[in-house]
Amino acid sequence: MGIRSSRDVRRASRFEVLHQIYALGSASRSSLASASGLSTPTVATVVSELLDWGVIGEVCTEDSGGGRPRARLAVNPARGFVVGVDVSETYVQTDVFDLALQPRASDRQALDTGHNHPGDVIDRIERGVGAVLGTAGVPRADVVGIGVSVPGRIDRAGGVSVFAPNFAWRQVPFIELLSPRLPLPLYLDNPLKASTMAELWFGAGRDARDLAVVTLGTGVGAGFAVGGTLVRGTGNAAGEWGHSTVVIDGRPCRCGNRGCLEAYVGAPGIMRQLRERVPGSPLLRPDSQTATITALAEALAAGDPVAEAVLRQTARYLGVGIGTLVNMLDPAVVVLGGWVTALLGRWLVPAATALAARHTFAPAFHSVRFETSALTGNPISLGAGIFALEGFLAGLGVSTSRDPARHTAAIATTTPPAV
Amino acid sequence: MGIRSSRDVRRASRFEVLHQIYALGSASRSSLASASGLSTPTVATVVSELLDWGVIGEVCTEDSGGGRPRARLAVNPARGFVVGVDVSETYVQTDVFDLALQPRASDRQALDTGHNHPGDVIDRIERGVGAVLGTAGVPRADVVGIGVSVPGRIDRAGGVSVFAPNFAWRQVPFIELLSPRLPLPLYLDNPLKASTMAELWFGAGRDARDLAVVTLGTGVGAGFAVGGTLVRGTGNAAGEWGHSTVVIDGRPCRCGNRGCLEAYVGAPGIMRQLRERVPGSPLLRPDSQTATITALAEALAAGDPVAEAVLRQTARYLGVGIGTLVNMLDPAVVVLGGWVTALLGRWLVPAATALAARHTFAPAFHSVRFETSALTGNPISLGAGIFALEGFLAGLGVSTSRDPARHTAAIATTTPPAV
DNA sequence: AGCACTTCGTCTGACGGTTGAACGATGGGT
DNA sequence: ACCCATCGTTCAACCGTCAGACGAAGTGCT
Repeated sequence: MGIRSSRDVRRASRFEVLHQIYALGSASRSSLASASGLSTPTVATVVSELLDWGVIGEVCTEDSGGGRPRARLAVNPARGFVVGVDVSETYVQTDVFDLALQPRASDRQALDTGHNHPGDVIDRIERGVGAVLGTAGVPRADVVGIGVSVPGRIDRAGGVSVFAPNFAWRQVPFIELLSPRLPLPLYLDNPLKASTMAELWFGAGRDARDLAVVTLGTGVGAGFAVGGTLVRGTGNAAGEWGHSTVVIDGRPCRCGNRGCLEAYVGAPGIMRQLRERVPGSPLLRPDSQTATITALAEALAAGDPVAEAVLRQTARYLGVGIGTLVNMLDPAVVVLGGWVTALLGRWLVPAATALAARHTFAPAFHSVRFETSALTGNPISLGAGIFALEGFLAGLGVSTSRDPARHTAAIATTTPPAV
Repeated sequence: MGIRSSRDVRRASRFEVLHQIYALGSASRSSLASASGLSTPTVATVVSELLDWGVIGEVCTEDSGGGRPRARLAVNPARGFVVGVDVSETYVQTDVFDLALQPRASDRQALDTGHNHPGDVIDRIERGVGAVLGTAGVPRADVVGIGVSVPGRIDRAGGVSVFAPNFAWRQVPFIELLSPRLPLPLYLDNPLKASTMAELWFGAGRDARDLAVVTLGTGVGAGFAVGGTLVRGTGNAAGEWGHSTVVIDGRPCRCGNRGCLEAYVGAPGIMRQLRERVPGSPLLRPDSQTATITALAEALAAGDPVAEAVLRQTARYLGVGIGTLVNMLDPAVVVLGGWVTALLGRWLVPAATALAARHTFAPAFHSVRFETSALTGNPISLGAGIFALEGFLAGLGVSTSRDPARHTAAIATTTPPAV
């Protein structure tokens, strides 16, 4: 059980108030009270705590129509900075955000297939962090934490990449390797969890508590929230929706199995569909997934029948996968994101969701809403930054708590702060 | 947010302590403290509350090896009774349980396809309740609640069967119809939720917090628990795993779609596999699913090759479905139950779980455990009884709570207690 | 200016909870 | 008779939320 003493009540209230401030951008005390369901005295207490810590500030007062003016509260961006790192198969993207999670600087370093040993990745992260801090003019001491997203299964407590099939990593003690190079609080998780977190804080999660976040890119996966909480599963492996079977004895997937959804609707799967249909198609750029999918999008815009056939086929498989997801979890919203969605979503999302109706138990389907992710920027590095932010916020309450470690939302593997 | 005041803390503590008593059967105060993680004074307070209400009692004292003897606490069975009703497609089973959820009497009334209008079902429930109370000698005034499980999607708050494809029901105000006939607190939900609840209280849920409960019968479905809490979804429609697509453009399913898992591994689906393989098979009893599946089990025991082929095929599809489920939620345990599992589980469970490995992302698969349900009796009527029990327990705390309705675990639609 | 009114925010006391530490209860062993 | 182990209770310290009273800070009207 999670609730233990009145301290947990305060923790929940504090989180709720702060979450509302992030979701709303800025708010007065009384609007926070009504949004969070807490009483005004409670909100006032929590707010004064947060003000004391410098996490939020009163930015202005505004007219209230004949009464005492409202004081608008907002996150104090200068209080500190978080870094979010998205390690993908082809690049390492690093972003630095202020405490209000507004991006301050971004860096992207290429990662080719020949250079994806843990050491290569760590080099790029170190360089990326150096670059963004330099560009943004953020002193290292002001960084309150770094979140890193690495594909595959992650052991968060140990900071270990248990299994990353695309890098052929097994049991890589990632944080242990990174920690000496970046002596700051570090948080490790995977892109599915990160992008779900981003939607939960700034996207569809602002009004829905049960949601599914589908990511379509080179890899395919999903993240789930139930009751506003990220579903992790026993081994933090929940969300491997992309490796559910859509065709029995179908195409081989790089995970080692056959017929996985990812093998059909991931970028390489879409390329393969194109290749099988028109082997020498001019849309095909064998050396670049992005270029091919971009070409496909252009062809769709021009009404090319081959592109339309490929899209229909992709939508067909995606519809099956989405149907399964909706059947099982009955979310309020399904958010579609990822770079393939960004390029093809205009055609793919309506087609796939329409077809999903044929694969969903009717009553569940009618209550679900489909959305294309409205987040700007990279949701994965943002989500990774949110992990760091959560760790920082959890750490703030520590001083008053008897056993803080037991309650921290994110588990930090930190090096001692002083040398 | 769920946590609001210190009352919620007490509610959680009370629930935790009581849940432990149910799971352990009986326990001393100090063992409850260590099992629940609460301090001994807190446990003592909660226990004395429960003793005051008569919900539990001190059953005996036992030697503690040279110290003050332990007082063993157990649920007081005579405090009241709950009724659980399982409305299936072919019968209405009614059980009465004492407060310790031990069965006292059971009744089963046939329900044939010609008589499944709401009125027919309600007649049988009324008769069933009368029968079990009579057999067990339980006066109606001692019944603290009745839980009813009806297949399909349920609106719990309204007590409405929103959609039950097998009965062709739509928007049937079930509780409203039942309430005048059985003026007691009534709780409505579906069999997937009920059997998951039963596992959560008395089965695999006693040690695992994240679990999936698969039910194989005429219909096929699953229930999920995340962090010890039943996943309901936005419209209480989570768990329709049986209607996820395993074969694109496959067999028609009675839900109206094609290629649903249920169409392959539900009893009618298994029968169809047998029929397609050997049209005039002696194992086939066209008029009875149960008889056919029983015959299949006997043939498997005898090493019949046709039966083995049918089983392999069924296991194949089931493996796909289980793989999807494990991929998405990464549960600690997958429990398989339902009457088809009871008859064929000995062969089907090992075969399907072995095949599931081919449809699961490797790291998730290795941490999951598969179990055949170890519950005795009908888990659905038991689960329905648990809904009633939860409602009763939630109601006990009412007198001290400002706004009890907001917090009740199950939502009761009751008629006024007095005439 | 004075006053009524409106709205935002704070203060206070009542109430409900958990918990460590001291203590009482209850047995066995010597 | 005395010590010791173990179970359970009492008590005071501490930490929460919240309703209601009250203070603060404006507008609009006279």
